[in-house]
Amino acid sequence: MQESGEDYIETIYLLKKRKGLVRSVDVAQELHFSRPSVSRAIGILRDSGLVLMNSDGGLELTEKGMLLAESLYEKHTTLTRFLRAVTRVDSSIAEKDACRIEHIISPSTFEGVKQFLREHPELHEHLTDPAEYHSGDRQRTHR
Amino acid sequence: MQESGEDYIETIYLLKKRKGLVRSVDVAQELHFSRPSVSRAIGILRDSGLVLMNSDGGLELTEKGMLLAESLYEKHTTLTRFLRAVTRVDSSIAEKDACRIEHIISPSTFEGVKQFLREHPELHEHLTDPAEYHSGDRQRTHR
DNA sequence: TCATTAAGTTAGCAATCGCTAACGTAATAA
DNA sequence: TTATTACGTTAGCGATTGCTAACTTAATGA
Repeated sequence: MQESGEDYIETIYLLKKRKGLVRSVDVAQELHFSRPSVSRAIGILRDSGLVLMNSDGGLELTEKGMLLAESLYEKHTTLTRFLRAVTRVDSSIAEKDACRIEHIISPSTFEGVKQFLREHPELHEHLTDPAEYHSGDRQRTHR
Repeated sequence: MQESGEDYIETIYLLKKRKGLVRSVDVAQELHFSRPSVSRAIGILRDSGLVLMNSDGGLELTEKGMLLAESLYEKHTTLTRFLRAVTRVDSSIAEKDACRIEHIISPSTFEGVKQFLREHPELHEHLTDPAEYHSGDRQRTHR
């Protein structure tokens, strides 16, 4: 499983949460990728047993895909909170960094991060809600 | 500049610090890459004005390459200290994670990390020295 | 009905970055 | 002196992952 695959899985999970029906074209818009790029990626994820596409083009995560997505989502939100708590950077920046780190952090380091947040609630309990996913992309006009 | 290029630059800097004369073959051994892979990479770094190779095969960082290497090295050591301080993971794990994160962390988040370490000396002043670079690779027999 | 649009797919290109095979050259050793 | 070894390089493979062009099919609408 490559990082790019994880991004696709996470995006499907996120859009599902946000709007319900998720098609390839929605993923393409969210990630600023072309439809063919998404089409191929979905094919690979389907072959890996992570995603299903039903007759109307709607994408569904399999149980395996859902487990992966939930784990990625937890990493994403936790790391965003952690970075904001520790570094006081803007939500959008913390979000962007978390989005990269979530793919490479080791399990034990991530456990340590969670433990740290539990032990230091004073560092983050007053923070406002994190930025929405990919909000930094909104102004972009092309890619 | 890609992540892989940064790894080469950092490795040259590190080996220079450790042994003095650095040739392509030393870089290959350190990174567990083949000699041709290193040869090509050095060619690219040379074209980018970051590295020079003198007649005996010795590699030198240009001023530009040295500045980049120093910035990467600072990120590497700082992030390793930070991860150890915050998560209490082994040096080798912190090192490995730092080695990935150093390529992707945003400048402002890194500034925040440094600020955090300054403000919380109690979290890390008692830690033992970090693991040596790439020490986790030592047991590996092939790649 | 017929044209347009939307969405997915196929085919094929390009960049990155690892690899092996094989070559040239210089130093080392028998 | 000749064979071996070390090291750099060239040529070319293959996976990943983005892209555009162009096709199919289904829905929309004049």
